[in-house]
Amino acid sequence: MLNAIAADEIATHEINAHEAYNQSQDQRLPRTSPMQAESSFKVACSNCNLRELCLPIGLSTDEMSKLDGMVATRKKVKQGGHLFSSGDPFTTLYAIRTGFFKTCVVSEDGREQVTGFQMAGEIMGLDGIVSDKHNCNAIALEDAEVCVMPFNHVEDLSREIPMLQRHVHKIMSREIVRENGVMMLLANMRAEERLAAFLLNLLQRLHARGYSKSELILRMTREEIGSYLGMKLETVSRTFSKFSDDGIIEVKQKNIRILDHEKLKAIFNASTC
Amino acid sequence: MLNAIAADEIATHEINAHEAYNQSQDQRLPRTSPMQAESSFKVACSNCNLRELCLPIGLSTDEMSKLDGMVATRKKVKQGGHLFSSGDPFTTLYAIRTGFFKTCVVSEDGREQVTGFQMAGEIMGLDGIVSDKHNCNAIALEDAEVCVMPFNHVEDLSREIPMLQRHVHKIMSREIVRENGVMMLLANMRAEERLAAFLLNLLQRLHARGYSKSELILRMTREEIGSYLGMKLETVSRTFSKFSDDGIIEVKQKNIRILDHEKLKAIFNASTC
DNA sequence: CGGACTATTTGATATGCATCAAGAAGTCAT
DNA sequence: ATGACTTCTTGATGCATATCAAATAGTCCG
Repeated sequence: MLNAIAADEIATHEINAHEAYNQSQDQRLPRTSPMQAESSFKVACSNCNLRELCLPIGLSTDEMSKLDGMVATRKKVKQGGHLFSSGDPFTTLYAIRTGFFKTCVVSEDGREQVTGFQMAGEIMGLDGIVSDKHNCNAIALEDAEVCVMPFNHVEDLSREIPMLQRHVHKIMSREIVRENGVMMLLANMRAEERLAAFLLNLLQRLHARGYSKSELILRMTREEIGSYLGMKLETVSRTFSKFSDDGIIEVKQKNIRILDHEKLKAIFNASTC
Repeated sequence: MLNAIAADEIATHEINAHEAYNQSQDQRLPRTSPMQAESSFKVACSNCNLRELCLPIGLSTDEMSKLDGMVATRKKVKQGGHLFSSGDPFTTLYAIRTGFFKTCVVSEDGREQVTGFQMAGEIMGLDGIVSDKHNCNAIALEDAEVCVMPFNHVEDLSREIPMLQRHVHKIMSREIVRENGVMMLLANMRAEERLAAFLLNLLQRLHARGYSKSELILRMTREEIGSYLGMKLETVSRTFSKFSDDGIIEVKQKNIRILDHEKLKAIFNASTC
């Protein structure tokens, strides 16, 4: 059940979506295809290299070409920029093409709670449907580009393409199940378990996008990790140090290398200590 | 933003849904309409007294009669019984007609996390869509009756009735936003704030169903409240006692009377102390 | 009605993490 | 490159809540 946290049921594990997470930096990470100069040609869903992760999953080529019309435009967001903010009118969903986001809610008294981190192929904006306005902030943690999908279009097409309808439902359901897992994490786990769960989840999702299982670059600060995991940045830092001392990971600032994947899993599973 | 916890945007506040929460016990609570011997006549969506809270919201009478066919059967669940369990194949959604449920996930090592409490008019089972099997347990906290809505039918009808499609989307989005609020609560709030938020949320939802704003009966144990709020049952008990000492509420076992609604709200909002 | 159970309350003590603090490392802009 | 800033690390201390324990109240069932 708790796998809900670390597993993000995505079937395909070897796809070309490399520019998604890292745009230029980490050449160290495996890169199995040459980087293309994107935006140099019109990118449609039907030839997007994220199509197996994103909305077009499981559609016929015919249906997919209909989908191309759904993406009204694409939009770039600079690092630190808001894709949308709490209170903004909701009209569209966004699919991440490149870059990395956080979503967060803010209480009246200013406490910020990071509710998730999103990477290429993931859909943002679902929070806005219920009240026709957004209920969280979506902030780019690195320069990013998203596909803008007017929700009206999504709904119209969903009525025509049952497969798409089902997929939209699955995406929303997945988000509900993910949040269930986070609730478990926040309510029941100790700092080490939380951080282990967090790392395993990121690794799993990055792996589904073609990245190494043993290395990752954190796009967020210790404070943002802490907010997501319900702990203070100092505790995040200390826990990283502890994992490092125990030979489980190697920490160089935002670069994390996994030395002992099994031990990490053991910590995640272990209340048995 | 945090209102997401205490507010459950339901427009109508005065409807006849009294048998929903209390079946026979608490005659003390206001009851503005005589109780009818239910099941004595065929109950359809079109004459269900929950129709303003449940799936038919905003539909024309024509559309609503289509909806009637969507509810395949109704199903009774005894107190303590499982409506569905984690791992069960997912085929249908459920709308609660009467009674009160909890949903919970269980980790491998047996830790249980209550992920929500559901009352009349609310929809259960959305967690199952993503993987075609349920990802949590749904357990009746009192004898209950639900409408069984095969998800295929829901999807079929959603394609015919845009208003229904939109409503299904809103229900899922509302659940996502609710869980965002719970994450904020678990990660950032102290015990008193959590319990205040919890009580205010229950009161708000019960009020939308025609109940008093100043009295409620807890259908769950201290332990279940604690699980939901990420605290131990002893802490729940102590916090109730503290609220009682402070003259904010009156606690008689599962019966709670709100003496100072404003103070409760102040605690909920207050990090300012 | 009485016995066995479960749920709740309350007290005493322990502990994991927060908080406060200060320095180190890294990043950015001019 | 240099100074200002942000981010991160590490240590010392305190506190909110967990844990352990025991008594009380309530509930179920033969």
